[in-house]
Amino acid sequence: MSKAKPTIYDVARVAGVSRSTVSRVINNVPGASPPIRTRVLTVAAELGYHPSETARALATGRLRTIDLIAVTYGPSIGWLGVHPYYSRVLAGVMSVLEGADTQLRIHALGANVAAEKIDALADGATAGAILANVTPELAGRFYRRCRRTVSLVPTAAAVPTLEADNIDGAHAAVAYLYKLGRRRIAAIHGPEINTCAIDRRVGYRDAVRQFGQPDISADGGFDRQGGQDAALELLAQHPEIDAMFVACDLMGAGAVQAITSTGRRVPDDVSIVGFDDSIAATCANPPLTTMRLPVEQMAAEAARMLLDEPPARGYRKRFPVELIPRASTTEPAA
Amino acid sequence: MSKAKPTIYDVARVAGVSRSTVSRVINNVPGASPPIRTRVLTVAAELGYHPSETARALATGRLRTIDLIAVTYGPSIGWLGVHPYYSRVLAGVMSVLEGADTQLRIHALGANVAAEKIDALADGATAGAILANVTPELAGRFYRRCRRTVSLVPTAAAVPTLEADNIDGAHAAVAYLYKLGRRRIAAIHGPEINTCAIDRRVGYRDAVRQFGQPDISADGGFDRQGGQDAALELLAQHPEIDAMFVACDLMGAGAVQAITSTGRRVPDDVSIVGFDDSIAATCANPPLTTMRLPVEQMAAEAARMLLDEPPARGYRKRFPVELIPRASTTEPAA
DNA sequence: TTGAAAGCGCTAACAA
DNA sequence: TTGTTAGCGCTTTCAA
Repeated sequence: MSKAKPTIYDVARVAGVSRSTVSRVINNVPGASPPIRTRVLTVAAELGYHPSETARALATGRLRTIDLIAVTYGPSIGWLGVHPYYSRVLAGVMSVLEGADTQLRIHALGANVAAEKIDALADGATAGAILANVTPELAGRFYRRCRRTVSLVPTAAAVPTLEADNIDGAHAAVAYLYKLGRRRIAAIHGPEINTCAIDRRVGYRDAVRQFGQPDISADGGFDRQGGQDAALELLAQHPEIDAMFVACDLMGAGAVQAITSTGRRVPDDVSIVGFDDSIAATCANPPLTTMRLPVEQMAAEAARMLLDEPPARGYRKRFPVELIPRASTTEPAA
Repeated sequence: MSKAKPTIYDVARVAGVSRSTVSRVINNVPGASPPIRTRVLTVAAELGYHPSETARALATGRLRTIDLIAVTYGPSIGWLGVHPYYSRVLAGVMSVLEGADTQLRIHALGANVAAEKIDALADGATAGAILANVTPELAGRFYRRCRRTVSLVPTAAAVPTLEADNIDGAHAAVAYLYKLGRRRIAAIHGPEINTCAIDRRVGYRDAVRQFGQPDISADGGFDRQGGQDAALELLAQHPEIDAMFVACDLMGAGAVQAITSTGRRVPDDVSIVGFDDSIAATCANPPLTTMRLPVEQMAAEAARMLLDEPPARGYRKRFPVELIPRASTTEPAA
């Protein structure tokens, strides 16, 4: 029994044809008679032949690979394992790649090494790259070396971007709480380094200003513990709070815990609206009303763009954010 | 300005040396004088040269890539985006690959197409494959074509496996509830197709039998909604229940919601122990006491094994499962 | 220490 | 319709 994996040459020899013919059959391109075609296919199956992606890539020049790049701010890449956002991006991308002969490579860069590695990644990209969570500066730098790039968060002007309407979403969340009769609407924000967090902050501020209500803000760092801590602090300093806008569901889940732990009830005493519609929203108790970010759709569309045409410089598409009412807010008066 | 990416040939020409020399310098192998070395390095930097992974892989025969394979049972690969388990596997693998010149490819196979695709994946694997959630049958088939394989769930005898001690963990969870004074300990189990779920079921049954208590079981399908539905049904049919063992935290979060929605209190009326220690456990309210699965560690070790030595046939390593007490159980009497 | 030359497995002109 | 012949960009003997 031969150890080595069969090559196209083996198939050609056994089938008694040339390698080009085998190649034509395997790639399903015209220029091979049906009888030959079936014979080659049979031999290939018998030998257990599978074309080498590597050789194919080298010969054609195009390696069908999409790179998904996430920069993890904070201590470690543990974030990747914790934040539901990445799983959703992954699921969206994979749904498109299923069937396409394209593979997905994942790169999680610690913030400290991101700058030095980003260039090599940009040069190594083939089908293209999806920037899941990269700062504008790094994204711009990446884009300079690799045109086939799509960012999933607001970023540098040149970089093609699919972005959720974070400002509008945050505004809508506050407006919803206001419509429900809430007047002391506090907010827990994400880190300043995150462009989504920045936009949601803007949306919140615009809204409370518009409604003539006070800006009561705290920082939660986009994780559950941060949300819990921030909520406790807010409640201690502003006991009159009757609603919270929380810039991501993970923090929202923490905020719910904080609120109920002080003896207040959700939604009666304090209503909450989160952001993302991640798994954290449905696992919270009561489950969170939230602004749904169509992450899977966005990621899928990004992947599709890369497979087809590289997006134009400065391309922008904005995805609407949808209110998903759940038990953390009272039903609006009918 | 030249559009094409510079090749090793360009560097050689500009530096006035042969391609072999450039190769030696780039790969840092002996056989190049310091002066030449620095010159080549300088030129390479100026040209922005990065070696082609593809060409290198073809020449050396080894492509440094680890394949992570998940079969998603159920309707779609949406599971991947929802279940926190996968993110943790990913984080564990990535932590090892950071630094190693190895890349990670992800494959999510729908259960319907898994059988036909698994062979091609096995043949295409290079550094090796990690089977995140593959049935014993498919895993065995995979292993026959690719020795460099590690499964993260209990599986066919031949396939090298890193497995959590699910049976012991489930037993310990029930024992803990029993020690806390609980006597009517119900269980919500995962799908029969999942070997982890099977083991946890066994552990639960052994434990209740050992304590002389009734087996009160329901199926929850490993998702939140399933956990919620199962819990409601259990409470309706067995109002005397004073504790629940829930085979994953996602279902546990749903169970907490179900229990509190019937007016019962957690942990006073019904105590809960989950499984996994996933993000769902900390987002639940109250947060779940759970049996922690060291998923990241297991995934990291799997990756490390593949990078070093392919594990021996039938290799087994068992990881202990640790109780993490949180607010969904009462504190044990001091 | 350096260079020349032969591949790695495949694709894609070009001939036949 | 089929085969012949160059490469793709790199590594790696083998000579010099």
